[in-house]
Amino acid sequence: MAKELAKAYDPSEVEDRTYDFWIKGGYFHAKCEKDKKPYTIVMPPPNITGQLHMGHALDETLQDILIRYHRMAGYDTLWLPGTDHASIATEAKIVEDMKKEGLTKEELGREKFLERAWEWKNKYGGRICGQLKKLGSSCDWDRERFTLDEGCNKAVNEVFVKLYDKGLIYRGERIINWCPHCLTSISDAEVEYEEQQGHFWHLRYPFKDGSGYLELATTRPETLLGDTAVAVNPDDDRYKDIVGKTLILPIVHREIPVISDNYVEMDFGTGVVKITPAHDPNDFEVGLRHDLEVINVLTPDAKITEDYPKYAGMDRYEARKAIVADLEKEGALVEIEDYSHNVGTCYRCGTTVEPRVSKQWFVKMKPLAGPAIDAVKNGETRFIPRRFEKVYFHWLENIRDWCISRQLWWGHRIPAWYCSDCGEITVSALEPCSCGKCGSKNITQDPDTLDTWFSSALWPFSTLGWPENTEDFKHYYPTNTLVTGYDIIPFWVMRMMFSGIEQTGRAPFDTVLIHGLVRDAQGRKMSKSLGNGIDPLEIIDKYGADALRFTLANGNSPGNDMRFSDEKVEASRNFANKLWNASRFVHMNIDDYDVRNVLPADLETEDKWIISTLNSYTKEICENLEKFELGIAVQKLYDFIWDCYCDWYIELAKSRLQSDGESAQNARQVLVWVLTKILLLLHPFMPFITEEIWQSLPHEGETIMTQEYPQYDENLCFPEASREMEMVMEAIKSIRIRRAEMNVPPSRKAKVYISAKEQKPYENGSKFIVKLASANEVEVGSSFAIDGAVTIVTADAKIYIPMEELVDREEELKRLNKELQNVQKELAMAQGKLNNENFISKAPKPVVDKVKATAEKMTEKLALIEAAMAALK
RNA sequence: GGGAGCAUAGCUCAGCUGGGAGAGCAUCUGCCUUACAAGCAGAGGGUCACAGGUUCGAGCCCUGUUGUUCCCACCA
Repeated sequence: MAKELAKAYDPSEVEDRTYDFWIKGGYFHAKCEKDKKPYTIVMPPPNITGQLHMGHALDETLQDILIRYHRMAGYDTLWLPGTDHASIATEAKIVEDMKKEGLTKEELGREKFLERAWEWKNKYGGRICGQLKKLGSSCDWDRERFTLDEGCNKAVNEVFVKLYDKGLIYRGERIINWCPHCLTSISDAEVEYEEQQGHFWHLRYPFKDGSGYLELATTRPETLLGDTAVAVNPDDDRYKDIVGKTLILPIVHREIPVISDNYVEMDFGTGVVKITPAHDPNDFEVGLRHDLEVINVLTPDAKITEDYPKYAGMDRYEARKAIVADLEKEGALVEIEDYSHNVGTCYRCGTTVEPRVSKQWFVKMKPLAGPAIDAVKNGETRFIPRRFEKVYFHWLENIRDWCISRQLWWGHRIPAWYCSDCGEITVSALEPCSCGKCGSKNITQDPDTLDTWFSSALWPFSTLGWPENTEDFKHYYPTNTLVTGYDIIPFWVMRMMFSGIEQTGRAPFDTVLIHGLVRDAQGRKMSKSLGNGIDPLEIIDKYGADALRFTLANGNSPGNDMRFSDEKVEASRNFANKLWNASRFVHMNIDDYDVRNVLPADLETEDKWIISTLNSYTKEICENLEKFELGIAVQKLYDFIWDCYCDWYIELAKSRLQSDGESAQNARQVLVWVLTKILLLLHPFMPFITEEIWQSLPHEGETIMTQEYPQYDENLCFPEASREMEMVMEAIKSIRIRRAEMNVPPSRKAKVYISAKEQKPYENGSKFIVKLASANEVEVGSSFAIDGAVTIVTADAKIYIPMEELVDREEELKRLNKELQNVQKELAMAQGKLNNENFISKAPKPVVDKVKATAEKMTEKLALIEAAMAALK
């Protein structure tokens, strides 16, 4: 790497080169070192159909920060990457592609279709990984996995068979959510409800005996074709006498009974509900209880079946119109009311889902949910922030059986074979050659595949080689941290939990770090339909990956959404540039000398101050990293680098650097040493720039990635020197403030008199006051009598600057008076507390001491100000 | 209907287990002080949504109210 640093930081020049360097070095590869404590994250696998979006960028950045930190902190660190086959999304994509060529799935056939799908996967599936690399993700690409690869398939079959044998997987005819566009069943979690404007059609069904009508209302008149009963509440006195009577279903003219069921709410509408077991989940349940016929009136693509010739082939909405018109003709329509209600839609394509009765495979959830709840209740796994545990519990406590079969081809095929001779189902991890019961060879495999989430649920252990007891599995499982957004707790987190516990006996991770959504600058969700998505790759091109990562990490607190804006990235880019230029400054001063990257034996006050300050910041940064408060950690780092190192220490060091001798050499060493610590601390957040600079400085080792993360060190505490340095810094700041108030340009130098009880710190610091507070001379003494000077009072000193021509006595008095009032106020407050016996007795000692100290300081300051005012008069 | 989050400077947000409010951006002032104008030195600006309560002390804890966002449920 170049030792000479370019004038301004150019990430595009650095990033790809650095990533290649890391890859070639094999630094991301986990070596399964038994003597080290493992730290493992399995990456939430992005869909192969996906493009990197801001949500990924945030997720990956947080993981990479944790991974890089732990790697430097001495763990055997594994970050396992991979991709998800995303059955519905991918299949839809392939079908769409084929459509352009005028082909359908059925025409092509299963085998050819899968060939195509794999081709597509091989061509585009790696795209997202390339994009992850752009971010600097330090994952172990040697261990990259795919949810549909051979190993995962083996795990899937193993789990399916085990659950089936335990009776936890069963096949049954149930009402499930059906997407008429994707032509497959979907699980409850995959249904999204949205409020839609609709209508309420009030209808009347005549009694068979001609004794009048029963009025009811529906939002879906077309399902009337499948009505097999009308229900009322058993406690409803209005309808007590009609239960058991027979109605004539309008249009269809089928006879249907009036039944009573608790499901019906008496005070909603007329208290009468039409029951369509085939097309409504609640009605289905009612149908089971009353043994009603299930009449399916819709085809898979939601058209009316051939059984109703008049409407056959119409889609559900056309049919609705036609049926309403016919109802009106028959006099069965009473009125149409506007009505807004929630409608379930497919989370992939947005089509309104159709409840549909069909034979599907299910996972029995109750026995699996219990242990998964317990694992979080007993602390084996914790969520950060804790409040998401409630979401998790809520889902598991109210869970219904999971429909896992999908009428798709792209996915793990269900390992079940049906015997056409005896009808037995053979479930087996390996393909059987004959029926398990009768031995017949006439067996055919179930055509369906499994829900994508079935394989994702096994991800934390299938990727480590399970069901084999591999070295990786033994060493890295259970994993440590799962980083993911709160939106997929029900889809994924929950399912990994119960799968991990059921299959391995242990929860798959100890911590679930939940992050929020990245929204646009106006706070809207980024979405394709709004077109407000921001492409992370464009941001990287423009500002660099480090700037993007910094932006995503900075100020982001667990579980909270964040807004993304260019201004924020700009600020991050500026920060990177600041660090770059500080490094250039250091180079300017060390390149012509032989500078070792160690602390010198003799430290000056300012050295001790920066080292001590760095040390306490290091402590806080590490503590926050351990607590997963990455945003706070990076904020502290920012403050230290910009304010402490750049704005103060570099400035303080300048005068020494201009001299020649031991003191200058010591300053160089401290500059390099502190900068190196900064780079190490910052590396997890901004990996590229830190590596680039680190390489250019005196160092040992191949890469910053594997250096030891800085830790708090008791030997680096210099409280006394820090206190003295801060006294001088306060003097400098207050002189600057006064001068700025009076609009004195820096070029106008002035002598500064400092009177103080403790003079030594100011004597030692006078060179800094000269340099940083526009003084040409500093005199320190116990007291001065100077006429017509600007007077400044700090906590420890009184400062005079004779600039008579600029001093307006009136103004000075006014200003001092204002300050006097402030001090009096503060003093009064402190004394108020000290006079409060309750405070003295109940507040902790350090707090009381602090208030006492403040009171003393303020008393002294008050005297100083009064003296200054007297001198002016 | 149930649950959760948020409400802090003009804007975007920090503020971890309660000790008297911070950052970035924006605004204003003065600086090319040879690392950096993507910069430096300063300034202004907040009864921390509202009302109660607990406490010696509350932005932080409790109760309620209002506004806002989200999740779940689904009364046809």
